[in-house]
Amino acid sequence: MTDQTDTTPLSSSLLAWYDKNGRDLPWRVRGAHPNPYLVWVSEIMLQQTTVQTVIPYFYRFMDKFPTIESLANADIEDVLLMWQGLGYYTRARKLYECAKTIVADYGGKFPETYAELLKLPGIGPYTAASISSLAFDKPEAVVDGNVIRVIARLYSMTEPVDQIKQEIVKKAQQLMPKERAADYTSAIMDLGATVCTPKNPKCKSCPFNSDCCALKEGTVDEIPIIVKLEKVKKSGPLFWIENERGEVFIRKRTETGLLSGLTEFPWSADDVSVGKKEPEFPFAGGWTFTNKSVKHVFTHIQLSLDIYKTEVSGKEEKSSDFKDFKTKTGGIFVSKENFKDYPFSTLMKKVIAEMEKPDVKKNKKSGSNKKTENKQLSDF
DNA sequence: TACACGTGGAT
DNA sequence: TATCCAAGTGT
Repeated sequence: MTDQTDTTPLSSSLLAWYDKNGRDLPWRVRGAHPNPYLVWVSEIMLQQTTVQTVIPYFYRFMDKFPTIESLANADIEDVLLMWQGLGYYTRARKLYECAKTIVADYGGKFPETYAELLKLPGIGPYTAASISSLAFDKPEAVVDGNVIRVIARLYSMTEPVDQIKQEIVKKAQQLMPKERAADYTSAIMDLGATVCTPKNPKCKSCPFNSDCCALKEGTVDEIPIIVKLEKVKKSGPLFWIENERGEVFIRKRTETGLLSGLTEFPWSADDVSVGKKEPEFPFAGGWTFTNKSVKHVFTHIQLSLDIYKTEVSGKEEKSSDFKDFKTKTGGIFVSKENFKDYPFSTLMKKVIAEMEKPDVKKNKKSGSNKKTENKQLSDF
């Protein structure tokens, strides 16, 4: 961490570029004193998430939880409600844990050093460095996707990123100047986000263009090398269960794993390579296929769910078959009007939207009906 | 060390 | 339409 130099020609040209081209964002106004709470919340939201997506969530979150104390004293359910649709829900859980820790163990004041920040829930090497530099102006170099791209190109590093991460971290720290750490951190990320972009980088307006090895060698478009994982395809049934009052059966997912802690309708899915199976209904009843299905793509799974529906009569609701199911899955019936009180994933929002549509007795794959509808609408 | 973990926008 | 990929962390 003592590797950084006084201002180098590279870092001063980057700072000069930032003074002219840097962006003001809701959590970081240039020239204003940073608020560590805003910096922290924004950094967590921005993990693997675009600025454009984060901005409306950030405003809503700050409206609801304006201080770290208000967050620490909240219910986790309300935190998840604010996070619904943002993805990577473990972030919300860790954010909440972290707020409680900071209020309880640090008197509500953020620690300022990389080492202390790194101990906190949900704060890894990137976020520890970003809070330390952005909020407290300490010369800790951040290494995120932007910085990896800028540095890998600057030094024409052609090995897969996973293998050269440590080398990149070292070079990032060497570039970090002792002065203006917060501005420098903002600058290198803004550069990656707006100039040294993955596709169609604007090398002509880059402050590093006379030093960039990849530009000299014509390899900018091939760097960095990122090895990606294959998505597994899964499919299965989703069970839409209504009672006599038109309430729908929902349940809460476990605290870990996929969509942890969110609300869902019961569903299951298997790897399609095993072959498509007939659905195993969770209890006996008048199940019908709705002719509806939802598709959703996660980071690592390509999912398709067929929606099956049944209505449980008051008598059936009291049957041991249904009671066993209810005990096993741990859910309740709620009215559709009350869905807003539960955190649903985007996947489940798709299911709700699909079930709100009028029934269509057609083969979805034909697509011809949709075109007809559009035509009729535009004709009016 | 790999892999799990969401989502929406750009191309 | 398919693929990429965005201010990563936890295990």
